[in-house]
Amino acid sequence: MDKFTIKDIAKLGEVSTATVSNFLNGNYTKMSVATRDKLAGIINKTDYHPSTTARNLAKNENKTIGVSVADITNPFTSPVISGLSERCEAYGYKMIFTNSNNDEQREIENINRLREEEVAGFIIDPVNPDSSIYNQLSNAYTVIVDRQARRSVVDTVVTDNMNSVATMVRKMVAKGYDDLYFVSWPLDGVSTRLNRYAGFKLATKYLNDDHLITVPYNTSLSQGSSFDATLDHILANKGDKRVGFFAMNSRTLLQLLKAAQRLNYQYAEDFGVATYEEFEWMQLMNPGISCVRQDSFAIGCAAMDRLKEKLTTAFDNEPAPEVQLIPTELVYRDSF
Amino acid sequence: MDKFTIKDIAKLGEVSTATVSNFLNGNYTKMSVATRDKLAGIINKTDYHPSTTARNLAKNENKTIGVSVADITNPFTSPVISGLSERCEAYGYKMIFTNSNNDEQREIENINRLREEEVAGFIIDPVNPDSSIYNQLSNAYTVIVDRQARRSVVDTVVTDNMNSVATMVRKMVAKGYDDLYFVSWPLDGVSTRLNRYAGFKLATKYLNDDHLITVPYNTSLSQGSSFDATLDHILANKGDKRVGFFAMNSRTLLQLLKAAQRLNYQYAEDFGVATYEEFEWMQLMNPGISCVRQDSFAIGCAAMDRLKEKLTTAFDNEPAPEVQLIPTELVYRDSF
DNA sequence: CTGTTAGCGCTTTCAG
DNA sequence: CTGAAAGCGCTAACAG
Repeated sequence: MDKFTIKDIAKLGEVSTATVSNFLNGNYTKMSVATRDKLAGIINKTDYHPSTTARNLAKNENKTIGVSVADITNPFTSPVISGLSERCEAYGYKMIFTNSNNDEQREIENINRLREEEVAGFIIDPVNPDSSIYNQLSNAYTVIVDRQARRSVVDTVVTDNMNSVATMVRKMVAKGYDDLYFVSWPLDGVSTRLNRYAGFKLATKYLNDDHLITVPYNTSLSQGSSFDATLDHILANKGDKRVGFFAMNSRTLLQLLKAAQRLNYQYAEDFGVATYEEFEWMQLMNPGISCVRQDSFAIGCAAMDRLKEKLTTAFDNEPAPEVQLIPTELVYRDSF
Repeated sequence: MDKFTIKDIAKLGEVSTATVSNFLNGNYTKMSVATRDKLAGIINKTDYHPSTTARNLAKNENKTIGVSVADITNPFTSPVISGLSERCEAYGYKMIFTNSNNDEQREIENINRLREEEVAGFIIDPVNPDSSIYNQLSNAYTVIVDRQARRSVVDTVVTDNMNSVATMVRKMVAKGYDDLYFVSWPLDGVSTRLNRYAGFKLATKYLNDDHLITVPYNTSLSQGSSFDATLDHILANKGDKRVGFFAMNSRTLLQLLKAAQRLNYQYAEDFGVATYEEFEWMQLMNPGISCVRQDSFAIGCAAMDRLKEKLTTAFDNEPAPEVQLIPTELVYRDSF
């Protein structure tokens, strides 16, 4: 690679480095068009590129933002990154990327590395949004995506879990489903689950948790499981009621559908169903599954927009954290 | 953020900046254990972090690699990035990330931006591996992943497309399938498609392209499409022949399966099928779909390994490009 | 309009 | 074992 510095091209142009610097920064008013053209020519010829490192040091600024994602493998993550990178580019920021692989410790290391890098801001898809590490990050230059802390300490952008579910479930109610159940992993204080369930209760107006069915996280159920039993119980005794299920995400939907298959119930006929999240394979199902389609790309965009906004305003003191809700798209098919 | 510099902590420690620097770089032999401990204490207390920017400038090195991916949205990409980031971390590199969104022009801009950033090396998942932009990048510090140029100019790591497909299709042949078809997006000179198809021809020994079925890229087919027509034609007139399809990737598989569904053909009974790529949902299909499981994570790892290797060896002149094939895993289920 | 010069925060000889 | 000082490549007053 060329080892041209600003000095070299100053020498070639027979001007001072200051003039070259001005040229590089577009301060054309400070030089004759003659030297301006000359410089332009030289720089073109030599394929000279100023060192961003030196520039950053001199200006004491760093147009890069650090991003830490909980799990790059999660299909939710890619579109978020896509949105981020689009906006980064638009705003002239580079993004340095780290993956925590769902490991809190690693996330902490990543964040620290990013701090040493002196990034201008942070975008974080947190492993655990309630972790105390986020307290060390000022809300003046960080935003969190996807998961929401119980008590947010920094700006957060998430999908509108509650209202999406409420809308979908209301649709079920309107269609005459009068015995509805929310199928979920244990709530465990996880914001996404809690908010989706809140939407369910909002729509159904159930006052207690009798209609919450919990399936274990990350274990595959089989015949005779207690889940199968409750499912069978509900469906066998439904009488005139129309029963419907809302699955909190695609994995719980899968559990539900497989159990129903084992018990020989058919959806749309024996029960209605809808789910959060959409995946390719749902298109293959017949009838099609109604679902809540999350706009992860928009989350990425919104997060970066917010960050950019914060980065370009001078705060007297740290702004109060806000949470921004990104709307979803409801896809109605024939599963209820 | 703290505005501590090396001077501040030198002052606090009543030593020179040189000593602090030595401490920071682990040159403990150059100081008494007394000052060493003192410094350790101070740095801990003050939460001082040296500026990477200044350090990079002073040492004239930059432990970051630039990555440009063709399309972050492609499910293939995430595991690659995962592998990259894992290895980057292990080797002490940061990675600055750019997405080209399948746009050649944008890719060029991204690469140029990365050059200005003075990254130590490049990992590129190219939009078009035959683009001339890659000629500007020395093979001494770049490696390409996923797509292979007709005539590679830099090291490339790809999955072993041809042999994987050949092996899978041979298995179909061995099972008695004697009328096989390759379902693909238009080949369009794309190396992955060409190589997979080459594997198919290798196994089937077909000499012409009569058994290549092309589906349009990124458009969803419906009843009455010409694809439906050819499919129906093949299946309706198969007579005693056993027909099998190999789908070039999961999206074409989906097209195939959906069309078959529309036409009321069942796989494993009316035809056999296998595919490149594996996704979660394939495990739930009944019967299970035989597939070629690509190890994208390994690609990421291998790419970074190779880059690191190059970055730490001094070349007299640019090394000759090599292509590294990452083996796949064949998963046999009951779809043929 | 152009040049001089003092930094930015750290590294690295070279003396002591 | 420790410090002084000269850079790394660029920017930004400030003079001229």
